[in-house]
Amino acid sequence: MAHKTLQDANLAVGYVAKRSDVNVSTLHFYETKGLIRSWRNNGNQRRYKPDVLRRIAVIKAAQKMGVTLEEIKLTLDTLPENRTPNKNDWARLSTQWQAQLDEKIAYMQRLRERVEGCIGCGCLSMSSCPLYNPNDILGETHSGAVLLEKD
Amino acid sequence: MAHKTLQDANLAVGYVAKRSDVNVSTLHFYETKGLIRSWRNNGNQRRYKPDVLRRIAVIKAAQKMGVTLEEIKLTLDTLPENRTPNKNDWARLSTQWQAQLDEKIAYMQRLRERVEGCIGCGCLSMSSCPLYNPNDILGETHSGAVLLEKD
DNA sequence: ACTTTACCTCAATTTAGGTTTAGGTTTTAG
DNA sequence: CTAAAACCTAAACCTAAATTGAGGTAAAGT
Repeated sequence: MAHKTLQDANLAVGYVAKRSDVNVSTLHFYETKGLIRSWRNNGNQRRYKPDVLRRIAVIKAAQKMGVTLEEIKLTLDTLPENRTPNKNDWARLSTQWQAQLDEKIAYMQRLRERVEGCIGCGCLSMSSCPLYNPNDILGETHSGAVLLEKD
Repeated sequence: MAHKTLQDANLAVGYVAKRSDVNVSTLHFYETKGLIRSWRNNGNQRRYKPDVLRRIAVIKAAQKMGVTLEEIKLTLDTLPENRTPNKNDWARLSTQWQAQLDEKIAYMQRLRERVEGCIGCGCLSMSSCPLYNPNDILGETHSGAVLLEKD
């Protein structure tokens, strides 16, 4: 078999990389960012607990939702240190990011409406086109909703 | 008045920057990327046609929809060169990006469902959790929809 | 035993989308 | 006429999220 270190609660970096479908260098990188943790064996090689796999899966899922690594770290830092995270721990994270995702979807839908309006207006009048006014695109003045970007 | 070069079809870079709410350096940058164009006066200073304002507005709107500058350039390149773009020209661009936005919204909504499912499953079973399997997050196998990211 | 394969560190490079800095020229206002 | 404001170019720098490379060590397969 390709890798002997299986479920022994003692995973090598190459194994984790293959199982998670990320590069070894990415695991190093995540470690420097404090997103995952490892210990070293006698020969200074990284070893991981199996739950690192779920951590990485969660990191990747959050990234697809548009969450930055920095935010992901903040949230992961709320997981208990003394025990392996359980069902409720992970569920809490999901709920949090789902809220962010909902905001993002809502933002996109508002944007879509704007664009729709703009197709109608034909962008002929600079003063009336909803896409024209640089400060009116996200509509601080129009919808009271939370902004995802501040540009 | 602050700027004399007004609507003379002959706009200075600072005027355009102020009206568009972007930095002068950004206009230089956009020009190197082929997103906008200018000619030079006697003293080698940039001059713009007024429709650059709409171009920039459109660029910024597209960026908010998540379109990259590279894609934006491709689309802007389909505008006619010989005349000032008209209502239909701009409407075509809006329609195109609106479709992309729709895809993006749909993708996010699929993702949201996944996360919802994951709250239910509690992420306890590595083999059954929809967020766990690294290759199953976007669901090539699950939904036949177009993927927005290929990671 | 030996030779791949896997691993290590540290630094540099990449991409996107700009911003900043430095040093010099042009335009405008008074 | 002079000084300030605006403009010019080229290159360096910035952040995020990695990837790549160089040079060296450890572990595994035969």
